[in-house]
Amino acid sequence: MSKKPEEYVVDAWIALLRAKEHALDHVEKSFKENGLPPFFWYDVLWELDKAGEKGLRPYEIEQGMLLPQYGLSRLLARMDKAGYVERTPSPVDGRGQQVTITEQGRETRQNMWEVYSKGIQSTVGDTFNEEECRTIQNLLTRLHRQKV
Amino acid sequence: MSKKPEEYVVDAWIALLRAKEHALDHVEKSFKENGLPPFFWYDVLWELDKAGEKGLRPYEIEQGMLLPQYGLSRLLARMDKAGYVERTPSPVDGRGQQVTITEQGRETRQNMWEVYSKGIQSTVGDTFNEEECRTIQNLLTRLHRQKV
DNA sequence: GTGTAATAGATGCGCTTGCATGTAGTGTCA
DNA sequence: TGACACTACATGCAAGCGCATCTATTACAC
Repeated sequence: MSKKPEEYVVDAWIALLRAKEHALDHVEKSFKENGLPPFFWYDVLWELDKAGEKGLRPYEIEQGMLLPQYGLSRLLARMDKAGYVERTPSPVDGRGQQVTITEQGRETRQNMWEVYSKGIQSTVGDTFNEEECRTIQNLLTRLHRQKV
Repeated sequence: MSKKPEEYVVDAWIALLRAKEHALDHVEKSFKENGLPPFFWYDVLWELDKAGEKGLRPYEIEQGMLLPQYGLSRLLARMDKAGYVERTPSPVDGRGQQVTITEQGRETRQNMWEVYSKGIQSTVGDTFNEEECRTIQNLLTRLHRQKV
């Protein structure tokens, strides 16, 4: 493994990079235009929304999220300040805290989804048919299923 | 257009995001481990290397690059400081400058490519066969060919 | 228990970024 | 040639980030 890549490999790589940049830029811009918080906030709010009243510990949110520990720590501080989440000391672990979403946080996530889903539809949805979507998903999922 | 996305659309979107993050993180990490500059530098060095002795104007580099004007301006300043590029006043436009790659810049680009190509191979190349690569390229290229 | 290692999370520092704006040179139209 | 818009690039400021490190607590070994 790890010989020099063939040209078609590089082409696929470039297509992947550009596609994601392009699509994500579009969504980020939409968020901004609508006065909504940046992209990463959505994922956190969504995790917390799913978790419900009991909330989550920061280290639980961190799993599967592509943020380093200190990044999440500061993100939560900002979200707290914005009134979207609440942080209370964990009852079971003196080092930790429970993070729960607030009503305002839930509303904001909903607002973000309105914009986000439009972005997904106008990029991916309006470009590919169902079969193509499934092909993309099947293929690309292989990339992050493995340890590289 | 722009109705709510179907589930398979969202799945494809998520796969796209994660795949790119995952693969790019891997490459960025490799650069760092090898004491090389970050990812974006590669693209700029590559453009300049291709351009040869006559170099490029910053606004020419900016085209097709996913950096804002001020981002490129400061990136070039850093690359200049690092000794990878030279900036001289443009002979034909008093407002502008010509940017050329230095020998050291060329070497660094080469070193980056050694690492970069291994990353591409070990993510995309070792995961997909030729047909799959072409499928990915054909599909994803549609995403940024269009105005969204 | 006591000492040591590991874990949860926060934070100081320096660098990078985004946003808005600044500066200087060019083009254009009368 | 002079006024005015436009383009090329730089930059001050505030916010964000990576890196290393810190504090507080828990877990584990003996």
